[in-house]
Formats: sequence, structure tokens, C-alpha cells
Amino acid sequence: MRDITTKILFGDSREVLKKIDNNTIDLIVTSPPYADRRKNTYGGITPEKYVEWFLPISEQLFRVLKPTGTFILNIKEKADNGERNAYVLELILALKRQGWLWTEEFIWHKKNCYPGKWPNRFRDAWERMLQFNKTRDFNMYQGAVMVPIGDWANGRLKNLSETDKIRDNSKSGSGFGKNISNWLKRNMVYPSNVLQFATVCNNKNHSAAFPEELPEWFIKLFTQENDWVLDPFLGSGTTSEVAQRMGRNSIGIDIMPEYVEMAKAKITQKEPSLFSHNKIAV
Amino acid sequence: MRDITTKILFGDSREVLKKIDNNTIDLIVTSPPYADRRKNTYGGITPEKYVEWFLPISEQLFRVLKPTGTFILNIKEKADNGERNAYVLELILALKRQGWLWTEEFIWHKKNCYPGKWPNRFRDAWERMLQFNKTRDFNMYQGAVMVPIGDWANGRLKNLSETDKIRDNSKSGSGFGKNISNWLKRNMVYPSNVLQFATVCNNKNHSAAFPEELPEWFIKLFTQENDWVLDPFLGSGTTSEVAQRMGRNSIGIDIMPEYVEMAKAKITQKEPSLFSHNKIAV
DNA sequence: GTTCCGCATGAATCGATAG
DNA sequence: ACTATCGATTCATGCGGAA
Repeated sequence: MRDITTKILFGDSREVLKKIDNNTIDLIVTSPPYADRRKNTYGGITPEKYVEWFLPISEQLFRVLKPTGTFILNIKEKADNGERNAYVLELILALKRQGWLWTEEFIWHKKNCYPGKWPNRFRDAWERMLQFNKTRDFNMYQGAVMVPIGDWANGRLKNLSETDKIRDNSKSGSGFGKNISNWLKRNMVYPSNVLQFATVCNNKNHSAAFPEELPEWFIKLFTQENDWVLDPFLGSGTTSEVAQRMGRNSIGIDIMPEYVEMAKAKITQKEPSLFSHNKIAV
Repeated sequence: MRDITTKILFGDSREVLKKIDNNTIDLIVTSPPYADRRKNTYGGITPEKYVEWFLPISEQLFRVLKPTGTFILNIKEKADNGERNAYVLELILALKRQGWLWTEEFIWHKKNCYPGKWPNRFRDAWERMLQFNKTRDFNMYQGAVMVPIGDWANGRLKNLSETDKIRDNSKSGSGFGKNISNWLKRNMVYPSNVLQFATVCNNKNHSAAFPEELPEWFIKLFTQENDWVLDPFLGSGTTSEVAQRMGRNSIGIDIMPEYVEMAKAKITQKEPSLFSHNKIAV
């Protein structure tokens, strides 16, 4: 493994991103401040101004991303006056107009979401993981995120009858001959576009809203070792930490000095002993 | 239980809906034909014309729905040229402009769908269950869909229940223990907005097969017995069948004669023996 | 060293109350 | 009338201390 660079940059992404060269990033994975959330830490962008605020940033992201790269955006609209706000839908449409391809919408199913029950709704247990690309020919290493068949097969495949197998072959869905019995012989299967991870909730000094599994999963899927990962809203530094551990170069940006310090601490902490081959640039 | 009416109507919803009186329906739950470029499938509406096609129908749905009623729309955009089509987002925005409140987006997680992959994506394992309302004061019977509590509670209950068990057992001889309902409540929790139902594989005659659990869940949540349920795209008749079984009046509409016949067969099949109190109106 | 249990808390949401 | 703040509601998870 070559040396890994892990840059943690302090500042406003709208400005800091301009220092990054064109077509250099393989994966952008980020969770920007949601509209009207985290007012105390970040500015607190209203839903009405969210698209306007985000587009200059995504313009820079488009510029720095390689044509084969991927942009993963974690976001979820809040309920407001008994109604879901539509600003995320407006954002998706605006990003498409900006030139992005809206390739996929993964669902992050939060198994341990915030509790609560109200007269008109249940707990919100999912968030959007929106995948955007510059071109249709992006890199995707699907084999890297295969999961043991165990959980899946025990529930479904074991009970497949002989007619099930035959019938599915004759059913010509979309031209893909899905011979189910082939899957029986394998140990690993591909996941779907629904991801189930628990949110991090520890009693320690600082909590990371982003569980490590989330950036880890997308880094595995869309990058190889020595590729470059970017998070323009780094927060407490989860993305940088995971990228470093996985042998990816990374750039993390945040506007809050205390978060930048926290992220730097996470990185350098591990540098002397475990990651002596890594180079920390700040 | 009073007599239940189950109407199966043949025709185009744009016309047939006009025969239904204002403010008479408690729940609309439907899975319209999804937009598709392939004309040979059911419906055959292109993504570009989908909103234009749907709005006259949703206008009628708005008219016939009670102010306390709910409209559940099951839909999912297909991938098209490597990209998710945005017509569903446009539809949500258009429905809001039409006066609907976009109350919630439930996720139907199709847990048992076959693993599969394409060069650029994984298996699509979820669909949108969009909830729209006319007002903020709609009926919602949340207790009807409670689910058993997670495993974590079993350990906790073990200790407390030692004395509780004895008390309950000793009380069982003397009528109903007053605490039984409370104890049951502790074993049941409210669900979230992510629903996990298996897909049905047994329906060869309808392209968009809807598992019974799906309309059943929403009928439980948003209606009581003798309420009125409407499905303007009935398909093979699942909604009518479930509504009848649950003691709800219902109206189902479909434009395909063979589906109407299929749906009628499902209903009348059960009428003589099990549902002799039901009245079939066609 | 395991296993078990207590406890804090997490990108929440609504209705009521206050300014 | 409209905005801002507060209290009540509620459950899965992981950590830390105890058995």
C-alpha cells in the first residue's frame, strides 16, 4: 500500500472546494446540515433557501469529481405542520438540471431511530442516500459489498419449492434469466438498495450521527485503495477516519473549528502506531 | 356487523369516479400503473405524460374523499437509461399544488426479493407508499397496527415479570385481571414508517402484484369497520378482497375487463358460505 | 473472562404556552 | 395572527459496571 493522504480542511466548502483540482475525486460521500436542523452548530438553512444554498456547492462537487466518480448525498426532509417538506424533491430536480444523473436512491433504514408517536404519524425510521453521477460509466465494485447468504437464504431460499425455481425461470421479467437455484450454491449474495444500519448513540463526549458502516459501505462499493474520497461536510470526522482505515486518500472539510479539531484528533491518534505509513496533511 | 357492500366497477377511473358522491370515502389505497416506455404493459403511460394523466384522476379522488380520509399511493420510478426517472417527484409536487397535503412517505421494504444485480445497480427492494390528506385532522387508528416489542425488552421483562406472572396466574381464576391489558400494551409498540412485507410471487395475471398485507395494514390504520375503501386501479382485486374480509365497504375500479372478472370472482367466491351477510353490488 | 442489566440518548414531532 | 420555546412522548442500542 502506498502512502495515504488524509487532509482535514477548515472553512466554508463553497470556498475551500475551489482549491481542489478538476476531476480528481473518486467518491463524494456527505451528510450536509439538513434544513432547519442543527441550528446551534451550523447556520440553520431554511427549507425555502436550501436549494439556492446547495447549488454552488454541488457545482464545485461536479467539477472536482472524476467522470467515473460517484456523489452520495445523505439527507431527509422533516415533518412540518403535519406535512413533509418537499425541499429535498426540489433539490433532486435542481441537481438534475445542473447536469447530475440521479442514478439511484438507496434507503438507509435506521433500526434504532428516535422514539415517539404522535396523533398523525409514526417514528421516522429512514433517510435518503441519493446517488448522483456525472456519466453513466462510473466505477462500481459490487463484489466488495456482498453479504453472507445466511440471513437472506434462511428466510427465503430454503423454502423454495421446485415449482418456484422453474416458474421464475419461465417468467421473463426484464430479460434477466434469474435461475434461483444458482444462488443456492453460492455463499455470498449481492445486497439490495435498502441498507440497515443502527445510528450511533453512545454515552461518550461526542456522538457521530453518521454510523461508520455507512461511509464504509459506499467507500467499498465505489472506490479502490488509493482512490480519493471527499466529504465537504465532515462533521466529527467519520468519513476521514473510515477512509484512512480503508487505505483511501481523503479530504474532509468543515466550517466548525471544534469539529475540525475533533476530526484531526481522530486521524492523528492512530497515525504513529497503526498507520505509520500514512501521511497526514492538514 | 352491518351488511358490507363490495362494488367492482368496470371502466376508466377518469369517468367512473364521477359517479361517486362528494366526501364519501374514508381511504383510497391504490397502486396505479407505473410509467413505462414499453407500451405493451398495462397502462402504457410514458413518464413525460404521467403527471398530466394522473391529475384529473387525483382531482376526482380529492372530491370523493372525506375531509378525515386518507389517500395512499403506491408507486416507484423505474431506472431508465441508467437513471431514476423523476416523474414521481414531479407528481408529488403537482399533487401538493392540487391541494393535497403530503403527510408522509412510508417505505415498503420488500424483504424477500431475489438478490440480483445489474452493471450499475443492485436489486430494487423498496417502493414508495405516499400518504396524502385533505386536512391535518384525518382519522388514524394507531393502536390497530401495533407490533410485538423488540427482543431487547424480553430480557428486561424477565426480572419484573416474576412477580407479575404469579399475580396474573392467580387472578386468572377470578375473571379478567385488570392488568392484562396494560401488560399486553407493554409487549406491543408502535411501528415506524418502514414497512417490511414479503412480495407476492403467485400472481401471474397482474403485473403489479400487491401483497395482501399492504392494503390490510393501511385499512387497519386509517379505517374502522363499515368505513368505505376505494381503489381506482383495482387490478386483480386484492384491495376489494381484503376490505371485504375486514368488514369494510369498498369500491374497486379497473379498465381491463379480465381484471374486473377476476376481482368479481374473488369476491363472490366467498360470498355464499363465509360472507352470507355481505351484499355484492356490481 | 463472560453474561447480564441499568441507563443515557439519538438529524423527531406535536400541541400548548409565551412573547 | 404569527413565531419561538418547552414539555411530553417513546424505543433500540451500546457502554460500563456488576454478578
